Amino acid sequence: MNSKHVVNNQTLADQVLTKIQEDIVTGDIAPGTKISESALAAKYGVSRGPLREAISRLESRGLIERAPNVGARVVSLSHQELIELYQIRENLEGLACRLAAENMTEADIQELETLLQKHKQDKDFKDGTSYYKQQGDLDFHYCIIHGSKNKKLIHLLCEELYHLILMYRHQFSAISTSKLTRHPEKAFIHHQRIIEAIADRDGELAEMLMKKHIQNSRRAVETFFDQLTAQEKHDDK
Amino acid sequence: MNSKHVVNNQTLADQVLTKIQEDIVTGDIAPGTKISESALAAKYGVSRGPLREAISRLESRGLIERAPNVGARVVSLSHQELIELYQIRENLEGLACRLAAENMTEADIQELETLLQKHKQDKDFKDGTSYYKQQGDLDFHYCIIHGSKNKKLIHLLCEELYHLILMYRHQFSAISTSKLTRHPEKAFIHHQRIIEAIADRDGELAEMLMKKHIQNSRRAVETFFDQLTAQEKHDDK
DNA sequence: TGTCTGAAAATTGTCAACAATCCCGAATTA
DNA sequence: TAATTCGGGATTGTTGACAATTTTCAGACA
Repeated sequence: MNSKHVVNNQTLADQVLTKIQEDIVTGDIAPGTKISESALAAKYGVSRGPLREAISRLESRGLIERAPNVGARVVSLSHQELIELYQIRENLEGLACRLAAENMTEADIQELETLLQKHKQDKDFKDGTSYYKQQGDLDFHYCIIHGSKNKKLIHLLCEELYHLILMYRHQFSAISTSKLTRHPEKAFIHHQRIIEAIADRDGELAEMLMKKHIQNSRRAVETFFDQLTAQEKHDDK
Repeated sequence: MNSKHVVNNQTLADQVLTKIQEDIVTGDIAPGTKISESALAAKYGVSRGPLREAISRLESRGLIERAPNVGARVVSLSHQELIELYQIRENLEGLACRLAAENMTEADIQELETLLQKHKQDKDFKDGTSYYKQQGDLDFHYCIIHGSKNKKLIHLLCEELYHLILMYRHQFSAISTSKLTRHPEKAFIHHQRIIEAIADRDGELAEMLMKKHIQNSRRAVETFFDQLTAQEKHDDK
């Protein structure tokens, strides 16, 4: 008669899914870790049924890989695979941006501009590499993706690819936060240009700007990897 | 000691997944149908456990929609949603095609050309609208997608979007096979041009050609829908 | 020493019963 | 009559036990 008034109309599987996902994305459960059903079930206080369902959905989001009769492990993307992920994002978010230019309402665009203003202020004091910068970046992309009004596209980007990217950001931010966001002011200007294109209803330009914007991120990741492997080579000898 | 030598190393959930998926894609279970777990479990001779897992995976493939505590239904895409699906395909397969031009081995390309030759012959006798034409088209796209060597992209297109498209093809082929593939010879020429671009390692061109090729399909679907709604309007009065 | 075999242990897959929730229709009331 | 409440039935969510499979590890053998 007390604790249950914070009613969870969600199912148990949903709740445990959220928790495990968080643990994976934040790196609390490291990439490559074997997922033991009974262990996790005990840890989160549910039986194996809901847990298996959660695992199943995590698999569909690309955070976990499963082999029949063998078990599940947290994915550990290779460098190559992260690059491949970025390639997909480039195209898909490019498309989303073009559609956003076509389909966003004036109110939507207004909201987007407000968002950017808020980021500008955040940026003014917390200049540079902070967590807020990343979160702001995500908000921006998130907003445009939803502006496309293409339900399947929204689902693909926000549900199926988003978490993987997030996991990777966490993983690398542990190593080196600054190297991946070397030009935050540049990204900000990109965002501004993109909004302008959307406001002008210039879908073609908006698409291209978004593609280039993400291409930049990809390049940053690529050079980061290059340095990393060079470093390793140096360490070896 | 007899029947089990055709061993199924697959899990029960896998088998039932395959069957249900087939039934959905072929329209044997109509779009919008409510999925009753106990009914289906009885139908396929398994308990609700594996069946729920199968449903879960069908959900992740976009063939089924599920609401907590309420149940699952087979999706019934609106016209708009099918168009949205085509938009995504345009971009993603365009990307796949560019990557294929960059990453396919000579042997891969050879195989692709052989495939096209086979289709040419099939086409010679079974000219036009037949099922083989559609299957051939799918094989062609399938082959190029795999040629991209981008695992995530392959998964997205072949596992998550493919079945939806297939379901839709079946649905409309029941109504009108011919209207959607009005220019089979045109499609064949497109395929030829695409292979040439890939063989030339011209990724940019290959991407554009593939995009235009799928754009054609989308346009055909769009005009088909327009005719359909015009027809309905006519029927109403 | 290294490899192979096979049984025990651990893990995943499947099942049937139980609990919680939703849906639908009858009875009640305004 | 229309709206509302309240059960009963049906459906989904959850659980713990059991079956099937994989993994581990000790011992035999070359």
